[in-house]
Formats: sequence, C-alpha cells, structure tokens
Amino acid sequence: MADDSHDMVEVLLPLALEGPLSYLASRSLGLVPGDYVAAPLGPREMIGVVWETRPLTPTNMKLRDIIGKFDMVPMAALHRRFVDWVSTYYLEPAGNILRMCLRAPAALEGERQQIAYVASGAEPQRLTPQRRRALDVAKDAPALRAGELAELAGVGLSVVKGLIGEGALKPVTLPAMRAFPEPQPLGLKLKLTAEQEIAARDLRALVAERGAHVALLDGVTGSGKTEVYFEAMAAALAGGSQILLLVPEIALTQQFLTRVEERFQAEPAAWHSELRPRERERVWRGVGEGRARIVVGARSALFLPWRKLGLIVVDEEHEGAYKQEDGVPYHARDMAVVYGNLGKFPVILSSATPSLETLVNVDRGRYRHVTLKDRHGRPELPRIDLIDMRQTKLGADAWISPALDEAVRDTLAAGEQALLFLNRRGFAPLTLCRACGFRIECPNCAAALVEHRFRRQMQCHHCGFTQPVPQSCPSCGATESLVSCGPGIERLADEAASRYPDARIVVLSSDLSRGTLLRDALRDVTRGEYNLIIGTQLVAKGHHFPQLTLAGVVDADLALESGDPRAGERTWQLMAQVAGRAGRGEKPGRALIQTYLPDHPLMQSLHRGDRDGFLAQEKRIRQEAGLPPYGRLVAIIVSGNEAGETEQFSRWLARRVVEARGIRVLGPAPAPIALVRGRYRWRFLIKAGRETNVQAFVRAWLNGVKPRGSLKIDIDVDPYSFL
DNA sequence: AGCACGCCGACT
DNA sequence: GTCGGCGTGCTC
Repeated sequence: MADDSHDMVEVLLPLALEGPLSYLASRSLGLVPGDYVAAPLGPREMIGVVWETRPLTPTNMKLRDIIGKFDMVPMAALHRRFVDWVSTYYLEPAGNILRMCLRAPAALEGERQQIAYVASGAEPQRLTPQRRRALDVAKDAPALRAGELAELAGVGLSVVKGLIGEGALKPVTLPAMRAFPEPQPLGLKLKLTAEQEIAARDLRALVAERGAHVALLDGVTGSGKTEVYFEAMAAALAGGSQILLLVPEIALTQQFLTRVEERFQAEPAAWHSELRPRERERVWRGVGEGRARIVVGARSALFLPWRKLGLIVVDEEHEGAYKQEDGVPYHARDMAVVYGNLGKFPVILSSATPSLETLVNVDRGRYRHVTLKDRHGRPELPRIDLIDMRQTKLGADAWISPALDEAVRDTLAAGEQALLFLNRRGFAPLTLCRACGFRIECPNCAAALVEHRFRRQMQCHHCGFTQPVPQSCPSCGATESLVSCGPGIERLADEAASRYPDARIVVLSSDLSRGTLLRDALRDVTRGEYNLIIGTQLVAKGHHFPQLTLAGVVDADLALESGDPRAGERTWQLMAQVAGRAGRGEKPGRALIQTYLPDHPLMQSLHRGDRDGFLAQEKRIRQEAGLPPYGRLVAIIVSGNEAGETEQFSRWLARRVVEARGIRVLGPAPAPIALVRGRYRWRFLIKAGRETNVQAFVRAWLNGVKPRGSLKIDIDVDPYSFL
C-alpha cells in the first residue's frame, strides 16, 4: 500500500478525538486541505474534513484508505483556523467543533432529485370529497411534493397516491434547489435622520477599511439601529463579501426576515434550529459555495462553512442567548469578534443596553463607539418607583402589595393595559408538609419540584421529571398537610383573578411557547383583548404592547440571588426591559418594582434611571472581585453517578493543582445544584488575571487525567451560569 | 457519536 | 442454562 501513488492525509472527524486521524489517499483524488471526505472508522463510514496533506512517510500505524471525496468546495483555510481557535480557547476537542460545522450532512450527498405534482386536468374515475380537495389545492398551488400536497389539503398520503396512479396528478421535476437571489445594496433604503446618517457613515467607513475592527452601535430602543447597520451591510455587499447578521434565536422571526428582505430586495438565507432539513441543506451549501450573500442566523450560523465572510453584525449583543450552555459551551458574540480578528474583517455589535464586557472594551479603546440617542424626544425608560416590601404586610396567598394593587386598579379603570412580571413558571416553587416538614423534591436532582397546577403535575425544572400532585404527604402520609410556598405566575394569576374579577387576564410564559398558542396570545394582547398581562421573562423581550402603561415587577430580587457572576447586570437589563414595555404607545408609562432590597445600589440607580451610575458601580464591584471583564473565569464541573466517588475524584484533582502566578483555583465545592439527572456534581472555579493563559493552566492541570467509570469533567470557559 | 465487547438479572 | 440490559472503551 505504501507506494508513491498515495498521500498521507490528516482528517478531522466530528468526534471527541484529540486531533485528526491519519489516512492514506490515492493521489488521483487530488485531496487538498479543507476537502470533505468519507473515511472508514471501525465498521462504519464517516464524513470528515482534510486538515493536512503530506507525503507518505513510513509509519508503524496501519493506515486505512480514504473512501472518497465529496463534490463540494473545500472548507476555507480561514474557517479551519477558526475551528482550531475555538477548540483551543474552549478546551474542547476540535472534532466537537467540526461537528457544529457539519450540521447538514445530507448537503454533501449531492442534490436529490425532487418530484413534485401538478393537476393534469384529467378527472379521476371516482371523485371522492377528499380527492376533490386535493385536486383543488393542486390546481391553485405551484408544483408540490406528494407529502406537502397531502398536508395542505388535509388528506392522507394515500389519497394523493391514488390520484397520481390514475393520472389526475402528473409528476414534474423540480429545479434541484431554490437559488439565492442577489441582494441589492441600494435596495429600498429608508430615509435616515441626520443622526442615523452620521452613524451610518462611521460604520460604512469601518467596512471600507476592511480591517479587524469592532464597533459598538449603541442606541436606545427606537433609535433605528437596524436601519443604520443595514447601511454597513450594504457597503459590505458592494465589496463582494458574505454577511452574517446574528440575532438571538427568539428574535429570528418572519417579521425580521421580511424587514431584511425589503431593505435588500432579496430574501436572505435564514439559519436556526427549527429549519427544515432540506432548507438546512440549501443554506449550508449556499453559504459554502458563496452563493448565499446575507445570512440571518442564530448563534450556530457562525459555524456555517463560510467562503468569504466580510462582516458580522451581532444584534442585541448583550443577550444571554448567545451563550450556548449545552454541548460545547461557547459565546457567539465573542466568537464573532474572534472570527473578525482572524479574517481581518469588521464586526458590529448592536444594543440598546450593551454588556459590561463590550462597554469596557470601548473604554479600553479596543472597540469604536457609535451612538444613537434620539427616541423621538422621549426618555429611554419610564419612571421607575420602588416598593419597599419590608414595610409591606401581605396576607396569606398574597404577593401584590397595596401600592401595586392600587396602581393596577387605576390603570385598568383608565382603560389601559397593565403587566405583572414574575420570572417564575408554575404555581409554587416549593411544596412542604406542615405535619412532618417533608419537602417534595425531584428524585434525580437536588431541587424542589415545582407545582404546575394548570397541568396538575409537579415538574423538575432541571431534568424535566414530572409526577402527579400528591394528595397526601409522601413521607408521613398526612392528608391536607401539604402547603405551597412562594409564588409562580399561575398563583399570581389566581391572586389577580380574585382581586380584579372584571379584568381580562392572560398568562404568558414559555409553557405555551409551542406552536401558534403564544403568537395568538400576543396578537390578542396587541389588539387589546386582554388588559392584564401576567408573564415571565418572555414578555420582557421585544414584544410591543402599545396600550400598556403600567409594568409591575412582583419580585425584583429573584435574579439578583441567582448564581451568576453577572447577576447585577442581568437584573438591571431585565428590569429595564420590563419597565420599557410600559409607555411604548401614545401614553406615558410607569413601572413599579417590589423589592426587599430598596437600598441596594442597583435598585436605587433603577429608580433614578441612572444607567451610567449603575455601570460605574458594577464595574467597581467586578474589578474588586476580579470578575470579567477584569479577570477571567473557568468553571469546571466534576460529575458522576456515585456521591463518594465523585467527591474523592474531585479532591484528588485538587491535589494535582500546581501553583501558578495570577491564577487561583477555588473548590472543589458541591455545585449549587449538587445533583442533576441522577449525577452528583462538584465544582471548581478558576479565577485568573486577564493576561494569564488560563487555558494552558487547565490543560496542564488535567493533562493525562482520565476520568474512570461514570466520572466526567466538564469545562466552561467564561461561564455565564454557575449552576 | 456509533458500535462492539463484556459482565450481571429475569426468563423460555 | 441463555437473552439482553447498557456500562466502558476504541476508532487512523
């Protein structure tokens, strides 16, 4: 086999392997780095990417032959460097990063022939009502595939098959894949205000420099940031490059896509987790071949096989949704900046409430600052008042203070809408037995089960476990002894229903986010069919409620207590977002915040509407604590099926720590949720100075460590959650 | 990630 | 006695 007709190729496979594997490849394949190949692995065949080619050298490894090469433009050298960079930074095997790049494997298998059907005009011998419906649909629609036609007509596939058999539907071959229309830089540009024009000019200049520059587009809600960054996109288009517009997954709506389409007079490619497989293949291949020029995508769009990426815009850059928490934990905003650096192209971060990280980068002179202030002369936030809950006596089952109660009554009486915000799903977060003190917990997690009364079940919010609501105490068997402690939005809705019997109440939470339920509910709110909205986090993001004039926060302290290095920042953003829901229409709005910490600097600056004051305070806290962006964090979670073994292994790891300048290893300590899905969890937290190579430290520390049995080590570089 | 190999419970 | 449960380990 080892002759001069073969090369040796290093192939990266989408597996958690340390590096690429070596194969033999016939020189006639003409493999170059970046080529997508089929490689044998044990008994099966896998898709991989050639990472390196080199002349055949003697080796004592038995090398196997590459099976074949896919007909696809090779992955760009820049994209391969990006994969390696992400792998090194997040201490994650490169193969796992590659897996994120190969999320449409069928796109490599060549374009499948598509058979669709149109009405032939011939009548079938028997015309049943179902056949009639299918034919009617086929007459009015473009060529559809059998399945699509059946679904659209609401008939079974057999009905359609029957019509095909009798010739009433005739097959046509569809063009393999819909083309990507060429976006028009001039398109349908809206008239910009003088301030927008100045900002647009700055961003166009940034694009024209074609360098690794980052700009923060910082503008209050309603100041027209989108139109401004569209100008930068237009400039990049004219330069011939591809453009990625990153948005948080929930903001990737048809409405937003239509806006992009109208501006550039061409439908952009969309990339998100719910994409149909065929569309996924089309976009993946279109991006890889450079045909898709504008992609509007959720965070995973970074890992599309870009050919000539020339601009990334990160919309709502402060959004926590950019941090992927499961699988490979990466931050899409940060990796967008990295990609721009590697590829020497500009990145624009856009936000009305920029993250502290980004603002500090502006302070340090690393990012440019482009600001937009005008919101048609209106202040950014409505007036925010605090309700001191320490001074408030509440009855049993009551969470709405007299002050908030009065404000809700006034608002409803004035014919306006009010919002009660509580960031907690379900009825009650905790159920106790009054007789024996037993706490109803998840059998797999060290967490209380949350009662969801509407669904008549107890749910674990960590692993998804559910059980019926018990009628008696599972421990002592006492009946009528179980008490629900604390409020969730269902319970808040009960209270509101009894306080305001005439109010038209709607409960909005992610529990109804499936299907059209949520969309319909939101539409009805906008139409004014409801006048009292009770909601979780969900209502804080983006939705316009023009008739809403009062936003009441039932418990502002919840987010502050969460185990998160950015708890203060998150609380501020959440409160600002919730308050910002009020007064978006004609009438001014106001916000009331119930808190047990009214003297907390954060609450005080919310009350004063003093964002700069809050930021200054938050920077000071982070600086003193050595937290990001003044220091770096790495969280390491050790988990295992057995408690003692997991603890012992963690303690053994601790003994392996070698002192290093500027790096402190805290722990091991039981993780805040010490048991999840039946696995015991211990946590290390590494605090490091900004200039230290914390990855090298962790690599050295864990080098050669092989967790035995069920034990597992998970590394989270730049964690956003400590759970 | 698959897929095989390997060691302990409930069945014809 | 075996069938098969999935825990463990390897793949150029």
